[in-house]
Amino acid sequence: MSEETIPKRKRLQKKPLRAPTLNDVAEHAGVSTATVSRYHSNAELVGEERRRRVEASIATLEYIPHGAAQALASKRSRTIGAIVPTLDNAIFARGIQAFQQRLQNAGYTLFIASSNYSHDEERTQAETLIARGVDGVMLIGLDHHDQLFERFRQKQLPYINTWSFRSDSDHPCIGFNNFDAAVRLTTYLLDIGHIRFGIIAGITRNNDRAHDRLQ
DNA sequence: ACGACGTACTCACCACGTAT
DNA sequence: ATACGTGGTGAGTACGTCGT
Repeated sequence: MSEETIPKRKRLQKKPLRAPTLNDVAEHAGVSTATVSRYHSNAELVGEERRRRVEASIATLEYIPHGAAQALASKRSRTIGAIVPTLDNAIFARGIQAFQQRLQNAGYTLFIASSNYSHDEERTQAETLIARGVDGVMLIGLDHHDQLFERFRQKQLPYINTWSFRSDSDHPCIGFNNFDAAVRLTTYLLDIGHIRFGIIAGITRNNDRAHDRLQ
């Protein structure tokens, strides 16, 4: 029977060569799946003899843990979402780079999305990140739609506002006070004798950073 | 009592089989 | 054709067992 004449359902039943699983490693090493799992999360919890056997089996089978299965079982994806206003502004690049480095060191992967300075787009991107099962979300600035925060609360999803800081903010935030920074800058210019100012400001709609500096 | 280890269950989703 | 139930997927983990 040629490939074309095999009914579709039959063809789907043909199993492809699959990658080695945790079960294969356990079987090969002569230990339980729990022992292999423990070895992965904290090898010191496994006795030396079994640890060596697991190590050898992993090397022999060239086993790589299945990320989706890990997320399924642990209910943690070890991914963090970041929604930035735009990817077309280098100002966010260094921060994102540093953020991704810290996440990598902690064993997390970063998903980046862009809102184009739109609350609606930001909420859409947040829904996508939630659907992807991210373990937390980083936002830029303090100015976000209330329903976005409500959604995070519903999903019990940790989030943090960055780039801006207000001690009286209702939401966790880290950054600096743009208003105070602009006051200090202006005061300095006044102190050295300047009296007339022009300002080239960024987008202020849905952007508390630029708005506060302009104020 | 405690460390090492295994069993059984869990998760969300999909393919597939069966009943209507 | 559609709806529904079942089993399989891969790994984490709560809990129980065993040996020292």
